[in-house]
Amino acid sequence: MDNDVKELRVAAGLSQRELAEALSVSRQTVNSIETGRYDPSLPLAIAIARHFARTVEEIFHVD
Amino acid sequence: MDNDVKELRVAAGLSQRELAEALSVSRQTVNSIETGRYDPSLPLAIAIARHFARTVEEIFHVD
DNA sequence: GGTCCGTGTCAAGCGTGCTTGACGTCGAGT
DNA sequence: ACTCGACGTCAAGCACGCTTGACACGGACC
Repeated sequence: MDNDVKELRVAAGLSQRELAEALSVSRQTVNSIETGRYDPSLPLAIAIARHFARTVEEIFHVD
Repeated sequence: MDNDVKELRVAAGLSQRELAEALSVSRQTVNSIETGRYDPSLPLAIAIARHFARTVEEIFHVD
């Protein structure tokens, strides 16, 4: 599972902290997802997709 | 988070056991997801969506 | 030099996702 | 009455998702 969260966040001009606040999670969670430390939970993945107006499948890719 | 897994599975004429095998998870996992015991992980949610040729968002709904 | 901000990472702790193995119940078929 | 498949559920155990708090580093700006 890799993802395009970092690219989307940077393109939106947001810091990890700002995205974390928008998603109501910690900055470390955003960082961990971006750096591939672990996959988000399903509800968080859906929240991320909604935030960037994409589908889950467009952002998260099974290897 | 509720979901349409049970409806889709029944419509496809599959038992929980058969769906579990198709997804390479245990029968209890399929049952737990259908009965709302917990949400699937992101990779499993994507696998379920693919199996039924739907998007994740079409199957899993945030309350 | 000193002070930010943004990022990467660590540790400890808690709840959840998933496993195997097991048991009870119900309906269908014999 | 018996068996069998399908389903719901429990328990114990392990790995992961997420938290708070902390530390280190680089770049920008004074």
